[in-house]
Amino acid sequence: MPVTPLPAEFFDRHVTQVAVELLGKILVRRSREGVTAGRIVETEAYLAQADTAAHSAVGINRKNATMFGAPGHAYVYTIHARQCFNVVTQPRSAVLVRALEPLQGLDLMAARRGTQVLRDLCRGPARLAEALDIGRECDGWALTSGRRLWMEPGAETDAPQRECLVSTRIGVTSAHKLLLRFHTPDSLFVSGTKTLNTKGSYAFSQWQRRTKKGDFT
DNA sequence: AAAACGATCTACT
DNA sequence: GTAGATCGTTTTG
Repeated sequence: MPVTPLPAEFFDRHVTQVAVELLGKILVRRSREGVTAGRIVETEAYLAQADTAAHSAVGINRKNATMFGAPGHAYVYTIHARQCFNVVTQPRSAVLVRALEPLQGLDLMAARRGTQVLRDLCRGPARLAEALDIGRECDGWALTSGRRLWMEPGAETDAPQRECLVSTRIGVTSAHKLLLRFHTPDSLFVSGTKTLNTKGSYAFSQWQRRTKKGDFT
């Protein structure tokens, strides 16, 4: 099968649009050890404007410089001694990939994670980064070359896709009221509590109607 | 030099 | 549900 990564144009759109459309796409990592891949089931958007939780909000520095660059590049940061993977969309904005449904290279993921529990392999941003061996050295990589790290369209399905759900972001301490977390309904591989993912979430169409123009609360 | 701070995770009630 | 671990980076004295 030829590798057909999502092109740069896919990422060169508003960050919330990309965050939603990434649900169902496949994140693939090819390393010396082998190929690992999973279906994206949870994302968060970090805005270029009016979002104090975005790393770009403090201005450019050595760690966050990738966020100020071209769309379609990996932005990897360290927190609590762990790594988290984002993709840059329009400048100063990025999508944090928070959870995957593991699809390929399960044994390799399990070895890297130190657990056999399928649900624990990629549920949470630092967990999926560890499972796919995405480290700080991946920061700034272009995701469009299809060499070591890229995104692919999801498998075609006959079943009509249910719309995604929207909630507040997890773990952020500022701008915590913004509704910028998106997840696939009923997936076992989404992080967060059951309450947040059901009662605490809105239907996408409802959110879209509320979100007239730049108001993401 | 010490303390505080996270876009987190795990283990344990 | 929540306390504690974790560690690189930034802030404070």
